[in-house]
Amino acid sequence: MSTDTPLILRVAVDAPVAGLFDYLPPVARTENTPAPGMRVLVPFGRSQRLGVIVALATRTEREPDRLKPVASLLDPIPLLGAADLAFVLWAAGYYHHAPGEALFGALPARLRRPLPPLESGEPGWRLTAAGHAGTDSLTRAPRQAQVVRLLLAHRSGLGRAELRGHLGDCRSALRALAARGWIEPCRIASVPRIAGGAAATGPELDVYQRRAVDGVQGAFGGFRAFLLEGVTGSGKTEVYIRLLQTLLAAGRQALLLVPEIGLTPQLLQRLTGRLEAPMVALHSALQAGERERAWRSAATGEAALVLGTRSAIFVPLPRLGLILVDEEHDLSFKQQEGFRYSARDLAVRRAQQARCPVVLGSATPSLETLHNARRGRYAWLELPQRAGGASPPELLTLDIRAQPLRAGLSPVLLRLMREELGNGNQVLLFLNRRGFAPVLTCHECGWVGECSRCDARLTLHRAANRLWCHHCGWLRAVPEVCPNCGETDLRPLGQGTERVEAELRDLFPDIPLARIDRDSTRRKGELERLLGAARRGEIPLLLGTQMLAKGHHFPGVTLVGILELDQGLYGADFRAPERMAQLVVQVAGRAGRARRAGRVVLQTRHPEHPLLLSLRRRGYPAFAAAALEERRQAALPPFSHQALMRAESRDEQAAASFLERAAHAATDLAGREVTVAGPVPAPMERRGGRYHAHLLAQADRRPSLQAFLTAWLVRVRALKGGSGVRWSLDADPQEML
DNA sequence: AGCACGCCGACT
DNA sequence: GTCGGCGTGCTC
Repeated sequence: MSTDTPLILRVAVDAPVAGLFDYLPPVARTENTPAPGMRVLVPFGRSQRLGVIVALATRTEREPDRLKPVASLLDPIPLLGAADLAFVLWAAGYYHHAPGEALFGALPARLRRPLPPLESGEPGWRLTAAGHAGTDSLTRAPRQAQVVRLLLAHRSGLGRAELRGHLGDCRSALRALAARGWIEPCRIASVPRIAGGAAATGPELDVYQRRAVDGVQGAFGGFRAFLLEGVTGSGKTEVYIRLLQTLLAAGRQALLLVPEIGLTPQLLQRLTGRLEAPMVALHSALQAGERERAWRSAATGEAALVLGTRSAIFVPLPRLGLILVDEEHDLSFKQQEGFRYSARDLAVRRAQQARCPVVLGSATPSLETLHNARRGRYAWLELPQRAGGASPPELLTLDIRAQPLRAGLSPVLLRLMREELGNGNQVLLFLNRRGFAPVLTCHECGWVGECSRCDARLTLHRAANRLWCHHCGWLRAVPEVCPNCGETDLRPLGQGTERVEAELRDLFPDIPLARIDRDSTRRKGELERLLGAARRGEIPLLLGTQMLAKGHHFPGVTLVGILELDQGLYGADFRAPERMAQLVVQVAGRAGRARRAGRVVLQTRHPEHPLLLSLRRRGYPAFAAAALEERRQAALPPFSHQALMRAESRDEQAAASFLERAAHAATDLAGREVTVAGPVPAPMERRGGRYHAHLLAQADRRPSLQAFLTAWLVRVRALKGGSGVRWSLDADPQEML
């Protein structure tokens, strides 16, 4: 046998370094044998670091006597299976991120520290043999007797929360019983079994839903990617539920990714009502312990359905049989710092590795996904009907050129609002800018309030009496007089939600109004309270930012106004129109379900913009077709592939000159297939006192871009003289900031 | 990321 | 003469 071959452990160390490190097994013989997927503590430089064993080997590139042994083995059994490891490492390679950081980023935070894994299950209590015998002698301790009676009915024990649920706070009784030796701590299986059963009958599927369900089910057991394009209210969730019912019944696991769990309590409720399977939710609001337990129950296969946000794409799932990505166009699937992965794109790759179907669902699919569907790489499933045959909302553009505006509201919009409010309907206004006004200026000398650390204007927040930089968080009191000339005529220019709110209260003094933005919902529970009241129709007039655009349905809303559409038409980012269209359609979906058809009013100074015209007249699919054609002609994604190298420095020149040298290092590597453009200053060059610059690499084919990046980064890492420069690479960037 | 090594300027 | 600035390189 090969027992005397020296065993080498290939370890991904939790440090921002490319590549793996080789170690010898721990010197002290342990009861557990090192295996891939286990965490280890290793000597690294002059200190110790955590690592994950990625592979076992018998050979090393280094001289074997220069290898150090692992300091200790932290896990008795692997945390990650071979497939999970392979997937995370693939992602680290694709996004050119340090493998150790990618792996530790995929683990629940508690396991990023050198702690032993939590025992599975939540802590609870059960009766001991002595406890079973002594039940009658507790007449003088009624609380203890209650506990004993309850535990008698639950032989396998009860969790803390359940005990509290039945008996209230009974900790002193528990302590007393434990002291008597009648009860002992134990672990309770942490995943609630959800009894669906009788309630599991859902609405009948229409012909499109049926086709979608059949299509995906037909692909169970093998890889296939699907775009599920369903207009708002067409019943995508019902399709998900049917698929999950079949898949979970077959004993497989499923992963459902959503943009933000906080926004989907209804989804959670519907799933628990209809699925008879253990389910866990994974999101940032969980406590560290809860999170680790939820993660573990997925990894052990105990949880059949995992509902999670972006990072849940890395959760180990040994029996994975289906991945669903809801609202696949949503930007929050892309991590915007550090390990810049796209959970949506990785979902497709993971499904491929796990040989299972993946469904990307949206009413407004991203152009990337749509392109894949159009060229047949993804099967295209459409749900064109609204449930109950409700008609889609009507889109109207309002030309606001030369219109007298009151806080950004045109006379026509105000007239329409009066009509709807007069008829007892709800109105929703949307303005993606919080605060009172984006600019404060001196009418005498032209002074403008600017951030000292960013190339940005300070936003006036009048209620707080502050000038606030929305980019770096800098705050200052509003000056009484102009800091430049000393005059007192300081005037706010433009409007944010705070100003529109004030104007609306003036115009509609008798109508209850709610402003919903980050400032007005800072208090915990406030957002839920306002949204609940809005949904029940208690607040006729609603005004809000982006927050209001996602995941909420307001059945009583018959008029939606988008106050400033134009930022989306001529933004610096080539994806601005796509975002604008998605926003319009999503916001429109908030209005007029079932009986009442809704109207959506778009205030614009460019009513004849061709993309806007196609969106208005022929809907999102026509818009997307036109936008894709523009992208094709400009050779922009998805017709090409990009990687963005960002650099930033305190020094005004350092970032750009570093990128200059990075670009130079690319010259003989790029070849004919890859073009490198830049460096150019980032859209807002100075942010938080640092200067930002970009270098953009682009290629028609993904493999040639990848090959280039791999070779290029070796050289860029070797560049010196970049002191004080922080740089990073973003493969498939979504935002050019 | 840390951490030490090294090579230049102003000080008990 | 040395203390310490941070630019540079390395970590199995």
